[in-house]
Amino acid sequence: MRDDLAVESLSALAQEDRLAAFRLLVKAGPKGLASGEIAEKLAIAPTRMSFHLATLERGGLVVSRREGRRIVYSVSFDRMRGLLEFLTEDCCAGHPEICGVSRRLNEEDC
Amino acid sequence: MRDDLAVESLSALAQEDRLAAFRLLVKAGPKGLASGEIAEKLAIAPTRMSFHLATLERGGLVVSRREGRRIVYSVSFDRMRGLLEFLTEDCCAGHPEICGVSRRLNEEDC
DNA sequence: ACAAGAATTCTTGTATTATCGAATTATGAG
DNA sequence: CTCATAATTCGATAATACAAGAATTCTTGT
Repeated sequence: MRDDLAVESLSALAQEDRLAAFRLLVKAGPKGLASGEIAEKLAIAPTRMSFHLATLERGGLVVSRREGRRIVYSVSFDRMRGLLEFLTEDCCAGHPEICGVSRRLNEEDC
Repeated sequence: MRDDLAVESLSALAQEDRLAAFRLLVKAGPKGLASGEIAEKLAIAPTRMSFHLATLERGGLVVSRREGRRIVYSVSFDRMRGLLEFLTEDCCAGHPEICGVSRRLNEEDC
């Protein structure tokens, strides 16, 4: 992943409401959630949620599709995995013994 | 990790210069690098580098110590691991089969 | 075609963050 | 003590992001 893409993804996640929305979408899985559903669950104005979801989409972390009159968002797991790998490389590079992320992940079998 | 801490860490990394500085610090390992060294390597004004390093430190991703007349920064691997686990939980929660980060990490034995 | 539902876009105001250079603090050398 | 070095802090300004509401687009049902 290129640096500028990573920066855009990171800054997309670096906001409370967007992080919360992203969480909901992760839990929802591939079937996703409509913009209005997310706004209601998080008690955020629909107009605000639109803005946040657009930011997440620019960051590549979610994708949208129209279903009838609703617009459904879902997580781009590929991109999220890419971001995690990017960060993990930076973290482990040269010092895998210090970071030890993989071991933790292995234990939890996440 | 609490949400607000994660947000602060993420927004600390969500900037090109800081991401580059963080990379250098990861490569440098526990012995770290002085503020001036980083500024020189990245061709960034010392005053700006100070600002960026302070931001990274507020985000908990690096720590600083004085060594003679230099101030040396090094990565907080604990915190970085914490951030990665936080993101991995969000990513995998409910859908480990889709994300598959751990498998990748396992293969690479990072 | 018309009305209502679901989202988004646009506009305006505010707040946070980035950038640059000058001034300031802390340290080591003579 | 005084000087030079290494960083940071402080000003001011510019750029970017956040927030709230009105107006607009797109879709479905009648």
